[in-house]
Amino acid sequence: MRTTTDERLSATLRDAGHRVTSQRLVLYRVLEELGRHASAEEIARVSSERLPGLSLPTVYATLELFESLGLARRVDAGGPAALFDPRTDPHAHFACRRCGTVSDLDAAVDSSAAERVARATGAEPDHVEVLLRGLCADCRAS
Amino acid sequence: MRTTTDERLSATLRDAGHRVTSQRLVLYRVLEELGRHASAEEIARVSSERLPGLSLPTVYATLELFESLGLARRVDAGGPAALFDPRTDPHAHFACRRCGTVSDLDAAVDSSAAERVARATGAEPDHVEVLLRGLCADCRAS
DNA sequence: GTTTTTGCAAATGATTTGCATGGAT
DNA sequence: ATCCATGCAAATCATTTGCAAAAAC
Repeated sequence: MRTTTDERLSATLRDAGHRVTSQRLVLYRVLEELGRHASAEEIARVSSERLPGLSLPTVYATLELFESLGLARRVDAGGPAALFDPRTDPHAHFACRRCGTVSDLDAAVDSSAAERVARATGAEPDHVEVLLRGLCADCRAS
Repeated sequence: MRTTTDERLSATLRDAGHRVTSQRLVLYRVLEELGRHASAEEIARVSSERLPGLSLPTVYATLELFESLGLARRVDAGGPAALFDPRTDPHAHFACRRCGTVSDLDAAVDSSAAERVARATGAEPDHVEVLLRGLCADCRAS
């Protein structure tokens, strides 16, 4: 539902005092349609087809904005480029040491003990990132 | 025990078919003495005092070697520079969104479900990295 | 009209690479 | 003597920054 998606983003932006721009709408649509983590460069490439002239700095600024609004997560999976994930529900990632591929792991991870320890130091954690590393099926075969 | 540390590294290197060099010995000592995660640049700075002329490319190559030998862990905590951690026992990290400080969290995290899901795909995970993000005590105050 | 956002170009900064020399085996 | 490891310089590449023009409010 393209319209609904646009409206949801518009409302979120306005509520936070930000402006609604075509760049933000397109980037949010692309992120949602991808449905999976992608690098800024990949997101920019797809989005540029719909909005020629879109620049990388804008993509980075917008994705950072989305993260601050809770609309996306930035995931550092060890590769050179960071990934941006439209899934905001807690889930783990698996990154292959050999080929670098990153995949979702739909499994619960109990980090409550770690959160408790963090809070005991006076910190306020708002997010948990769980990353498993190793060899993926394809790389194990070769 | 400096001698013991050196011998442990020497044995590990030889077993894996690598050579024992003064750079590797110094870097391993520094890493152990620090006892906490540090950036390559920081490790290089400290190590250079003991081994003038030590180059950054060597530091990176050596830390990567240590990781492949299971002597250190590379941790991507979101900041621009990766961290290298001499602690190889499982533990979580907390990274402050504001100031970027990374601290250890000594708490157990049960990731067995995620590991099981990963193995079900044919992958072979060998490591789990748990990163909590939020505001540290100092940054919450200001 | 005013303020935010964008695009461009350039800067930054971590990490890697190519290659000749030095060092470990 | 052989081959691996190092240092240097330069390349690479993701990400950020400064600033003038364009767009949203």
